[in-house]
Amino acid sequence: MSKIIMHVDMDAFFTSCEEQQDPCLKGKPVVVGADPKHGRGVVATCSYEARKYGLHSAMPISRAYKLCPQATYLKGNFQLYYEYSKKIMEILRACSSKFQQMGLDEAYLEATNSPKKFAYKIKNEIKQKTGLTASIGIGNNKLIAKIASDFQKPDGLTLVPPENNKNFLSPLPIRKLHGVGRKTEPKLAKLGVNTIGDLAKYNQEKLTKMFGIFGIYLHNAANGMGSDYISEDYERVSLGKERTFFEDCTDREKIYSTISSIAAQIIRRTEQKYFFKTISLKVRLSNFTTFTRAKTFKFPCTSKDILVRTSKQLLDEFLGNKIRLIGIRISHLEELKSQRSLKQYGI
DNA sequence: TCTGGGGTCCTAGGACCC
DNA sequence: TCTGGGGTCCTAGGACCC
Repeated sequence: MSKIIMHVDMDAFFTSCEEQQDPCLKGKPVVVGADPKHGRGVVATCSYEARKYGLHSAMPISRAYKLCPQATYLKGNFQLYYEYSKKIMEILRACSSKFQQMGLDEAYLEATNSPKKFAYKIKNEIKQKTGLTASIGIGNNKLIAKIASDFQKPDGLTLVPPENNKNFLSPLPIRKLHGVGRKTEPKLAKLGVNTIGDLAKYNQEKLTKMFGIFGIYLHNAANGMGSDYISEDYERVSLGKERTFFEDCTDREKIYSTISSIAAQIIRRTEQKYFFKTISLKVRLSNFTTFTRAKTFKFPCTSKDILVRTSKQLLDEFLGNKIRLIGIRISHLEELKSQRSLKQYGI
């Protein structure tokens, strides 16, 4: 019995939230991202109006500004987006017993019957309660549902019957497949594989030789096969924070104080709920080369002091270089659930 | 085009243990 | 003594996603 999987994806989420707060922005090019004047950063989201000028997510903000100086540039109000997200996810969670949130503005859920009616009901409810539009894709697995939700954006609804999976995917560019990005696309293009249809026909053994397990995934995906498992509980794997300096930095004291402030924010975010065993430091130099250095302890830690001290040690070999970015991440997390687990660590 | 910040997962080599 | 194989953990780098 095949399942009915639905992917709900909010349209231009950040900028749409901003338009709700300030209706004057509606129908205008709006960009959420870095400050275009001190331009170090990228476009996080832009409105459909801005996309007409060639703007898109992840575009360097300086380039966006050249293409569309008349747009309204906003630095982003994540508290606001979080509030909207909470409302939307509450609606979706109430709709289905199988629900999986993906970031702030997307979710998968399982439908039972009359999926189209169900989808319209969801779209209406979101629109009524938040003023925002969502696009929904429906298929027999997450892969199809996700690509379908993107098919008729914005405010779209696309249902792909399982027997149409291959025909639906076939003309689409390989870039639409989850997992095919900037690097994989040209590798496949070299093989003469440009559309998902090309990929579906391509010899699977050759793909496996080139890409390993990922090759098997690619072949299956291109043939419309994918997971239909909706995982309801999310277990955090790591938690980190990073900061790009306004100008590349060589000043040790300034870097140290940045480390302290990043560490403090990470510790705050653990909410005394997580122990960590591994600390990773990330350093990006002025030429954009990026390094990571990690240290794993035998016992789980919670202390900010250890985080700061270890990060400084890991940073040591890079002092003297022009540093663009510095980041800290904690992993090997153990969730503190009870007093008993405290005792286990002799605390 | 001059490249954010939050993440996850995979790979490969080396250490170490049995 | 110049030498096997399996398993696990750690580190570093990289690709990708939202």
